[in-house]
Amino acid sequence: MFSKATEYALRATIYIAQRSSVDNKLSIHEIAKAIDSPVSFTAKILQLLTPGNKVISAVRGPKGGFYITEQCKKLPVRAILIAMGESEILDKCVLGLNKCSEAKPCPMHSQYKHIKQQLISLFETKTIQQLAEDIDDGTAFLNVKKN
Amino acid sequence: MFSKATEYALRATIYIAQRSSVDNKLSIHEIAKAIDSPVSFTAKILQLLTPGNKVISAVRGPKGGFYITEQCKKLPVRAILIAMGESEILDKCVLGLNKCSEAKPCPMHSQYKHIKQQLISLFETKTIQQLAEDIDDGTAFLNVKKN
DNA sequence: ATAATTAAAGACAAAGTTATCTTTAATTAT
DNA sequence: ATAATTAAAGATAACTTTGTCTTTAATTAT
Ligand code: FES
Ligand code: FES
Repeated sequence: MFSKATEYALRATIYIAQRSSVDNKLSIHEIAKAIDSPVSFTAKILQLLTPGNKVISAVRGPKGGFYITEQCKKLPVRAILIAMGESEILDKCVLGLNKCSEAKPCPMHSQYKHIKQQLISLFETKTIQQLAEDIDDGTAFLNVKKN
Repeated sequence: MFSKATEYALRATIYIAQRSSVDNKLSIHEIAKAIDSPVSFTAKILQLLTPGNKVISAVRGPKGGFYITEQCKKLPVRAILIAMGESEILDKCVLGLNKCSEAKPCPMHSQYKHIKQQLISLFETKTIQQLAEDIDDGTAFLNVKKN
């Protein structure tokens, strides 16, 4: 559904939301290890989420690292998708027409549109914080290690 | 959602189902033009659907081309996905865990699983023929030309 | 001030996907 | 038989995505 880059962005953000605070910032090494992703690549990706503290925040130097504000924890998942430039995935036509639209629909459209609407509302309503809570609970997981 | 290759495979198959018969085979040129796809690439892709007349059928030589049997028209869309090796897209985890599972779910899973189930049943129940009929009707379209 | 630590920035490499082009094989028509 | 027509097969190129490595800049502690 999403690119590797976006998957890492989602997992990293959730992990940061679960574990960090302004006075307990997380290093990129810890984050990458926790979500089982390549360190340097993950660093690159997080750079898309930090400018203007759009989604997460970063400070350089000793005691530096990544954290997320309480405010940003309340952002919907979609904010991450937008920052990753992968928000338009929900405008894509299943059959690859240039746009999924009512005006010139593909033959999957009439059925797919209902499913699409649910996906959109899922990403609109679920917040970063809510996802992090599920990790806290132990009802959900973020790493990928095969057992 | 799908790769370009799979999108072309879906559109091509639907077009073949709509227009071809055993005594009216379609050339790869006509197909590619109709679905607005690169000719040679589309030819490559259709080679994944022809072996054993799995989804579509092809004959070489003059009066040759592509067609689909009445039997194959009744196949679900999923048959195309399987032939394209993109069926496991429905087993993929939204956050990129190695497997979408109840056993070790990601924090999107509990909500996503219902949507996933609808996608699976859409691809399982919709047949190639049904999609082709929507094109016949003029209620749906297969090409991508920007207007 | 200096050294240490951290993310940011940038150059590059590896792998995968998409696309093109040429040659071959099968079939038909003459 | 020969030529013409069509898809199959194969080689290769262009582009994108994923990933690594090195250098730079910011911040902190000494
Ligand atoms: S037009 Fe194809 S999914 Fe909407
Ligand atoms: S485990 Fe992530 S979507 Fe099912």
